[in-house]
Amino acid sequence: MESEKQKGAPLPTIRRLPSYLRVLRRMQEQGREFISSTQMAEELKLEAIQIRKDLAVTGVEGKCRVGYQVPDLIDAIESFLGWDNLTDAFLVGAGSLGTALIGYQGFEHRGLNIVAAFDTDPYKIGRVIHGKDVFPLDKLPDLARRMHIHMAVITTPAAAAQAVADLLVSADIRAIWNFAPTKIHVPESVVVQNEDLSAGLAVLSVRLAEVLNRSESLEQEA
Amino acid sequence: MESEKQKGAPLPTIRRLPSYLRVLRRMQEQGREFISSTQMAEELKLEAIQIRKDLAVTGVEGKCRVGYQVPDLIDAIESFLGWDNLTDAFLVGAGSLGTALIGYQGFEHRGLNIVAAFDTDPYKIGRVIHGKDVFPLDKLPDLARRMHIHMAVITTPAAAAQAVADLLVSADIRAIWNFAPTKIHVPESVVVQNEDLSAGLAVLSVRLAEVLNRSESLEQEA
DNA sequence: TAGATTGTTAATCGATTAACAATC
DNA sequence: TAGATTGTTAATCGATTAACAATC
Repeated sequence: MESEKQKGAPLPTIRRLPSYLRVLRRMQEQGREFISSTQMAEELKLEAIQIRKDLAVTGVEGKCRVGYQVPDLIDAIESFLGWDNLTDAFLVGAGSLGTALIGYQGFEHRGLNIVAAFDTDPYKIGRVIHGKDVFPLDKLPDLARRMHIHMAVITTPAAAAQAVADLLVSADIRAIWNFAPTKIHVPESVVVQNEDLSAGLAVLSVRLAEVLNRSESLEQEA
Repeated sequence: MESEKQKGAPLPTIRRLPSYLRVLRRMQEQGREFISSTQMAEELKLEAIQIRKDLAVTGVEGKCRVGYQVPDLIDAIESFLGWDNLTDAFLVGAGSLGTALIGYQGFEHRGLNIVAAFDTDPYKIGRVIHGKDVFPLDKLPDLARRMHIHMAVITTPAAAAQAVADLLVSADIRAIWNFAPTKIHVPESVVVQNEDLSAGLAVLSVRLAEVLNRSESLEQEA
């Protein structure tokens, strides 16, 4: 079954699929009909064999000598990710990051539709951000049920995140995309994706120190 | 030597260190002197043994029966990540995401100091965002050299990112934190950290489909 | 002492990479 | 056909986890 296949897909594979989708969409705009794993590998600085392995989870088969049919592959990846249908979502925390995410056009092509924002700040409540209303947080459970929303984005400060998560769980939200810099605890039936920006910054910091050290020692040698 | 140790640290370990730091700082605020790997594991829903392995890269040693000394560990992680000194950085692309990052207070505790922003949009140039000037992009190379900046954040649209990266490389920038949803190509001597938000969204989408399927089949059984 | 904890060494697990047959 | 490409099967690599001795 398809659902089993999806469940079995390695996490790193799932994380790479959106980058394949970006390349494919660019190819489609250019009117390209086929693309090989070799060409995608070049573009993304990955190994061709890794791309073929990844694409295998979608079920599409490439053609020898020509590669994969671009529109087929786009459809297959979108369907695998569930991005062929928009999922409505609420956003909690209408600060600067929340505002940025509400305004991000790209989510339309990534299956996400932020329909409203919530905050506790009286100054923000009632405002309209990028066309979306900001409601008081305590209206969320009622609205979530009436609008059949089961996805939410948290862009609050860390201190507020757990209480917000609890409220979301009580409102039958099933998936939380958490940008607050803290780990939130939820029941097993709810999925959380923690987006920890400082993890990436940590990697960058360590690698910058490495290249700076390297060029310093080169200077000393010279 | 320390630099060798850092080079050898596994990437997943480096990515987890900031979350340890957050827990430790909260402990310090509460006046806690020691914390064990077991306690941190509970907090972060990780395995204690993994935390001990991770912390080993910083060189700190825990004490049997009590765990790690909180202030020591904070210092060690900060120093390992190079977060004990602020690195000045430029930000390119003063859109909504750029604005959010400029305003994010947390970078002060993560070794990053965004000192100025750059854009090509005449409407944005000359404005001040969260206290930081927005300069025309073509002034960047000159300013980077005069201010000895070697880190930059890209928050432009995908279409502009590669040209911006080329400009940054020509301005002797050595580390790039790229939020534009595209892979940028730079020489080996420059490090790039791509922050691909859609990767996280992909994982969330697939896992949401799984839990929804699961609850559906439970309903059918009932 | 007993028991909680650390840190090392070894085993397991999972992802990436390599080798290669099959295909057009 | 020759050659480029896919996709399978096996090997390698690296990270996580388990087992356990050492410590206080």
